[in-house]
Amino acid sequence: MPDSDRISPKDAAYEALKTAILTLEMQPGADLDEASLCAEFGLSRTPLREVLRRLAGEGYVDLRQNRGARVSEMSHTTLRDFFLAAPMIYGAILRLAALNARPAQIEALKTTQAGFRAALRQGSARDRALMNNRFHEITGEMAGNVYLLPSFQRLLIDHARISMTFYRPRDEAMARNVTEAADQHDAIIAAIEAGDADKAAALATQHWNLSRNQIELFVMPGGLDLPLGAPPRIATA
Amino acid sequence: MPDSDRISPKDAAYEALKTAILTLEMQPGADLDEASLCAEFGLSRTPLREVLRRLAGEGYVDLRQNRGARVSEMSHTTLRDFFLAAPMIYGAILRLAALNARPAQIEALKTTQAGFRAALRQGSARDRALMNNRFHEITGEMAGNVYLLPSFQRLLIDHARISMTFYRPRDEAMARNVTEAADQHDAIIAAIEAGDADKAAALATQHWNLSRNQIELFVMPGGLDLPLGAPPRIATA
DNA sequence: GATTTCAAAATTGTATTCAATATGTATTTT
DNA sequence: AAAATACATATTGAATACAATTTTGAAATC
Repeated sequence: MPDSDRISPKDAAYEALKTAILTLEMQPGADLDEASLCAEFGLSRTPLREVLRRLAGEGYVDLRQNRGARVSEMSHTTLRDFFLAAPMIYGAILRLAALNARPAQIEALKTTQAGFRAALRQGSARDRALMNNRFHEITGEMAGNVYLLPSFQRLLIDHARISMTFYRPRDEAMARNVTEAADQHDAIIAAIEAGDADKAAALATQHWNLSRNQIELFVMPGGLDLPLGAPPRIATA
Repeated sequence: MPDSDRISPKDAAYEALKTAILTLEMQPGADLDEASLCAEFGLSRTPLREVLRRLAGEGYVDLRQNRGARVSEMSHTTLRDFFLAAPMIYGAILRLAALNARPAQIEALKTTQAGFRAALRQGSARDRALMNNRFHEITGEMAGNVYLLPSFQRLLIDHARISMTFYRPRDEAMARNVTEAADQHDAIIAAIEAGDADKAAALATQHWNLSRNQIELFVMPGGLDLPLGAPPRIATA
């Protein structure tokens, strides 16, 4: 095995932080302490700080002057921005993917989709979110437009984080939606393989509408059917 | 004047590199030597490397393992990608700008447009490109969608660099185009001030079509009206 | 004469040290 | 007792020192 294949501790830290953020193991707004991260990944502060700078550039963390780095926030306003931008960007990405996808990339997409299906059957929410993330990442690679990728990858970060909440189906409706998402992935693969750009773009819209529905199910649940409890006794100081 | 207003040598280096790249003073593909940049800006390698990492994240430079940083390349394939993505992204940005622009931002846009007009009358190509860049940056701030901004700012980098190449009027047709671009800016301001999202989006398309025409004039010039010269004598080894 | 090999120099990557800034606590003052 | 201030501690930012990698140039070989 050549040296270049062995991953450096720096890259290891980069990847570990990335997946930890994507899977909500590190929650939005969480403080990142340089010293403890150095100990965890076995490198000194200089390269670790460069990793944090890189993650900041890609939208995973926020840097603050003279203060610690933080996992990038997700507010309710970002959720609105998200669903405004996602269908357009992802529509464009899938359109270009259908036009430019290379055979090897299509194979990679199929493999990832198989992994996604497996994660739906027997994996954790974490596995599903990561597989789904990888699926979309590959479509971005297929499109291969350097100007669209930065926004697309930003969307994928929060898509994965939002997914973590709804790939844990709470009721039957949510479970159905997740299965439908997998079916849409298959349709997307077919459209890309056929080079059908219009079909691919249309599927993008459908896919994000489904995501929005899923979130509405999560934000506005059926309601708990339980009686009100007794009010608490006010403690007297 | 408070300390926070005084810019640090680090920020100074960041800004200087940024404008040098935007104005083609540093050409695409140019090597960036850490040592000489440190000497130039008066800081040590550690903070300078962080600046380079940041610039890399924003698309100004490319980093290569164990090799020097380079000003990000601009190939002919990027030009195609550019005009594919630009109308869509900029259409979305202007649409959102019309919906969300704040009065102070509109004032800033008008001031910048006045500066752009002044640069057209008596400024250098560099001044025009920087003013035009600032104009578009402000529209991005107005839109305020964190998911669209990364791609938009990527587009602005190469828009400025393309402008530096192509907005040096060689003939009357090119000069007319530049004037028309300024007029479009005024129309964009009016649409934003009126909150007319559809109008703003339509103007975005027009604006980028004009840019494409300008480049076509440059790439496919009228042709030189000169006779062919004599063939060279083949040198005998 | 062209190509390969080896070593020296230059350049990048990492660790450590030092300085500056922010935070938390305790003490003082009102 | 509450608030403010000063001090101690912890954490970030920058500079220097050290290690590893790449580039180069010269010598040797084909």
